[in-house]
Amino acid sequence: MWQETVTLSGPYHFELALDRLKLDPLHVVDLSNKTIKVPLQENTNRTVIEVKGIGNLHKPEFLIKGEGNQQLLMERISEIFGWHTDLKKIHDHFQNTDLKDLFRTHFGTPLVLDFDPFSCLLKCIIHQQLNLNFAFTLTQRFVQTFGHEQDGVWFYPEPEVVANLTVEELRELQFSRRKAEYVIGIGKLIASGKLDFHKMKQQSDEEIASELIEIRGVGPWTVQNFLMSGLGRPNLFPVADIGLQNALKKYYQLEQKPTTAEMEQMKTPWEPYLTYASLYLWRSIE
DNA sequence: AACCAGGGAAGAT
DNA sequence: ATCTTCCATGGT
Repeated sequence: MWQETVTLSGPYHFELALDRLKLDPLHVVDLSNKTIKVPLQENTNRTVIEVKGIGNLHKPEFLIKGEGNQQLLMERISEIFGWHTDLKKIHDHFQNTDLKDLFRTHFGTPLVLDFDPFSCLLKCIIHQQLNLNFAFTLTQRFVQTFGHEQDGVWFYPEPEVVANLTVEELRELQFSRRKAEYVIGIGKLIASGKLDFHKMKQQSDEEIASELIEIRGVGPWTVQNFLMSGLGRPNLFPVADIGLQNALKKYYQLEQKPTTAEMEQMKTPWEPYLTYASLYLWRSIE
């Protein structure tokens, strides 16, 4: 068992990050202790890392405890929590835009990634076209049926397990036939090595998108969400997302939800940090 | 009861 | 290439 502390230059609002993470019933978050347990998985090697906030917005500090390859795991934790991102610079960028007030309200909220790319992709598929409550319920049911529990945290099933599921097994959990087929197909794709997340680190958003969009069940919305929540890319804005449409309608007090063309127009001043615009807009209706 | 939901595939122009 | 319809679930 090792532990270490990390100190960042602010802002970084860990409580707001935990607040959002808590939306997912699979996340083990303790708000009063400012703690989250992070399940990390590499092949069949599973480990749980505990991250505890011991600083504040302007002087962020964390205590991290875990077991295993400390350097490798710390690198991954840092990536997941966006500790390398300059949130002040991003905030300042939006002070010259319409979203000025939105960014003040959510000042210092980081983008926290899904704990691994495969889980992220599965979660995206499961969440398609479902209201958030049921989407989380369905995901939880899936993970607790086919995944593994360790130290009080649930791990998503490995690709090999997903690849060998049947449509009927998933239908029992209230998956639609389509959704079941998509999920199993992606399991097979990863298990067979035809899709490899590791190489994506060196690829551009466009290169990754053109490969992912070929997958059955993966459309533009899923690609954009994966690039954001799976890989932490900073400049994505899923115009097809109902949540974003509703958030914009509310923020600008529109009569109707904006069209995709209108959203394309709105977003230009927010580049190259569209992901943070998306994130804070989602936060505004959560 | 009818319509909506953090979409996408398949079919029809 | 773009537009329309169908898919299937729970929630309101």
